[in-house]
Amino acid sequence: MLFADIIVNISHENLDKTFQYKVPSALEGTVSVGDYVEIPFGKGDRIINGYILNLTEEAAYDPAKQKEIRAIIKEGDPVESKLLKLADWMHRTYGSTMITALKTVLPVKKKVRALEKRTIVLKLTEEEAAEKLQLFKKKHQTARERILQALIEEKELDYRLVTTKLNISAATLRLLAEQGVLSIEQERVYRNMKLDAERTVKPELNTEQREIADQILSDIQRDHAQTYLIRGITGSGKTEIYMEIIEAVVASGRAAIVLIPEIALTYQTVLRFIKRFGDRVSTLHSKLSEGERYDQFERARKGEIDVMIGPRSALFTPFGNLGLIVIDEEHEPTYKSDTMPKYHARDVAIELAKMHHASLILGSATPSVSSYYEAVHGNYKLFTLDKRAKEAKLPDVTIADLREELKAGNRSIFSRKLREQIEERLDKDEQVMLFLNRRGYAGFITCRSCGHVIKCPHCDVSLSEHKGGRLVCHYCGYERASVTECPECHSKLIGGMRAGTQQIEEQIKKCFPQARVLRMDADTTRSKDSYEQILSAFANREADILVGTQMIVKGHDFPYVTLVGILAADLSLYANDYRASERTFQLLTQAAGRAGRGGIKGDVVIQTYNPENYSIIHAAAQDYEGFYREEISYRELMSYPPCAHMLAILVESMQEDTASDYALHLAAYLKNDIINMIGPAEATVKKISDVYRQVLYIKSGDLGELRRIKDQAEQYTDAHPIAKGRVTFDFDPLYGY
DNA sequence: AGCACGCCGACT
DNA sequence: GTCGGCGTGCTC
Repeated sequence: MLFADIIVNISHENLDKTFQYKVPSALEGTVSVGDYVEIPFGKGDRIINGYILNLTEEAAYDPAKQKEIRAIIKEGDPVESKLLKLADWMHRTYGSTMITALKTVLPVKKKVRALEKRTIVLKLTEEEAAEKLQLFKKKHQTARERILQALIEEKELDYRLVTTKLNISAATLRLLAEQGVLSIEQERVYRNMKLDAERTVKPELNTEQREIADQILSDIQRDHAQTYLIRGITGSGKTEIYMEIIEAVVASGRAAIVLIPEIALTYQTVLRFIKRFGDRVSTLHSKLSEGERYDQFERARKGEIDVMIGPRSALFTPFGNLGLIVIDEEHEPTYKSDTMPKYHARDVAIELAKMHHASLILGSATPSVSSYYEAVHGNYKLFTLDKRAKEAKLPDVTIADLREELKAGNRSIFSRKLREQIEERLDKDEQVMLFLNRRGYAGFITCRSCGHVIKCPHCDVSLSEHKGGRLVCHYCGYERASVTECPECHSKLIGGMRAGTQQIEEQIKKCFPQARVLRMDADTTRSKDSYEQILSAFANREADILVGTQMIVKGHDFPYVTLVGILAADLSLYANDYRASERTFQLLTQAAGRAGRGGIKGDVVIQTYNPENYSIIHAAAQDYEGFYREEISYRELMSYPPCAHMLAILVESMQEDTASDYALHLAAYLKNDIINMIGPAEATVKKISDVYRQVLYIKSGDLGELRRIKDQAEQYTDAHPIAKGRVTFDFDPLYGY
C-alpha cells in the first residue's frame, strides 16, 4: 500500500500541514513527488488540489479514514522535487505557510490559452497609401481612413491596440487585408529581435574582462562553484563577462538563469542575450499571462532552452541541470519579494546554487552594502571593473548647494549652475535628463491657513493630486474629487504642495520655452508599453529634456545625453529606514552614470540641501569604497544589517486597539536578555485599507537566534490568534514599516 | 478556505 | 413551534 503526503492548495494556517491520502493501485506506478493532484476534501468531499510532498509505505494516519487521490493534474519529476526542497527552505526561512512557498516556486498552468500576438503591417508604398487614404476620405469610409492614417505614421501596429483604441472591427481589417492594403501577421512576438539575421559576433573581451571571466571559468571547470561579486561601473561591460561565462556553461551541457530587476527597464540587455544565444534563450516578464509563463517553464523542462532571463521569479525555472545563476544590478530592491514569503532573490539563489552545485555571479555598479560586506569578509569572491569599456570618460560632477541658492535669492527649482548647463545643452542640441529623487508624483493637498492635510479615509496617508484634479490614494486606490475649500476651517487657501514631476515639467516649460519635454513617472507609464514608448521617443531625440523619477535611471543608453540634473538629492535621505543613505548613494551614482556615454564627456549637477552628507559626497566623487567604509561603520555602530540581523514583525488588525494590545503582549512574550528589541510602535503608515499596523523590530548578531524568535512568535500566534488580522515576518527588511 | 453543526432570536 | 443568523471546529 502506498500513501502520499499531500499539502492542500488552500492558503490557511490551519491547513498548512500535510494530509495523507491513499494512492489508488491504478496510479501506483505513475505518481511521483511534486505531482499536482485532485483530492476529495472535507465533509462534502469537495474536490480540491494539492501537491504531493512525499510518498511512503507507512501510514501515518489511520488508513481507514484516508481517502484516495482522484487524479493527477500535472506530473512532477526530479526537478520538481528540488523545487519542493527549495520551497521547504523558503517556508522555514521566511516563516510563510508551506503552500504559499509552494505556489511561488511551482506555478501551475491556469488556463490553456495560447495568446498569440498579432500585428498589423502596412503592405503599400507611401504613395499608394496616400492615394488610398484620399480615396477613403472621399468615400467617407472613416474606419478605413483611421487605420490607414495610423499605419502611414507607424507602419506596424499591435492588433489589440487597433481593435480597441482605434475601434476598428475585425471585418474591416480582413477586408483591407484582402485588398492588399495591410496584412495581419501572427506570432511575431520576437519581431524586434531578428533572431538569425543579426546574431552578433562574439565581442572581444578586454584584458580586465578576460581576466575575470577566466578566473570564474577555471573555478567552474575545477568544480569549485562559489559566489562572485563583480563591481563594475556603468558601461564597464559586465554583461559581456556574463555572456562569456554562460556560453561556456551552456557548452558543457548546463543551463543558466539570469536575473534582471525589471524587463521593461532592461530591454536592451535582454536583446543582447537574444542576439547572442538566439532561440536557446527565453524571457519571463510581467506582461506574460500565467499560461505563457508556464509555457516558458515547460520549454526549460524539456531542455529546449539553456538560458532563462527574467525577474526574481525566473529563479524557479525548472532546469534539470543548472550550472550558473547571474543576478545583474544585484542591489536593486525589486529582488526582494513584497508578498509572503518575503524572500530575497539573492538568498534563494545561494540556496538554489548550493542544491545544484552551481555558481552564482552578482553584478552591480553600486553593490548592496550587504553583498559587499560578504565579499570583504571572503564569503564572495570580489572583482572590480573601474574603467569604462569603450573609452568613454567619466562625467564631471558638481554639487549645487540649494541653501546658497536661497541666500542668493534664487527660489526656483533650478540652481544657477543647472540652469546655465541646461541652456548650453539646448543650444548645442544635446539632451538632458532631470531626475527627481522622490517616490510619488504630485504633491499632497494642504490648507495654508490651518495646515489641514487631505487624507485617505482608509489609510494613514495623504491623498495626492492627479491630472484632472482627482485625489488618489497610492495605497488602496481610493479616489475622490479635489477640494476648493478646507473641510476644517473652510478657508479657500487650499491646494497642492511640493514639487512633483508634473510641476517640474511645468517649470521647465516656463524657464525653457523652446525645449521639448518628456515626462516619465507612474502617471505617464500607466499603460502597458508606455515605458518603451517614452524611452525610445527620447532615444530618437524627439525631446530635449526627460524628467522623471527612479525609473529613468535605468534602461536605455542615451548617447546624446550629456547632462544629468538631480533636482533634490536629499529627499531619499529622510526615509525612516537604515538603508536611506545606501539608496541615496546608489540612486545618485546610477543617475550620474547616465551622462556622457557616446564618446562625448558628460556633466552631472547634484542639487542638495545637504552638500556635506557622505552619501552625496561619495556619489559625486563616484567613490564606492569611500561610501562603503563610512556606511559600514554606521551599520556596525547601530547593529544594523549586514553587521547584525534584523527581524521585523508586523502586527495587523482591523481594530486599532487589538493591533496595539496584541503587539504589546507578543513583545512581552518574546522578550529575553540576548535580543535587542525596538518597539512595538505604530508603523510609519499606521493604517492601510482600514487595517491598523504595529511593528516590532528585533536585532541580533545571530540569525539562528532570530529564526528561533520567529518560530516562538509563530507558536504564540497559533495559540492566541489575532482578531481580524494577521502577523507577518520579514527578515532584514529593505524598507521601514 | 468552505462546509456542517449548533445555539439563540423573530417569523408563518 | 420552525427558519436562519453567523460563532466554532474540522478537514487525511
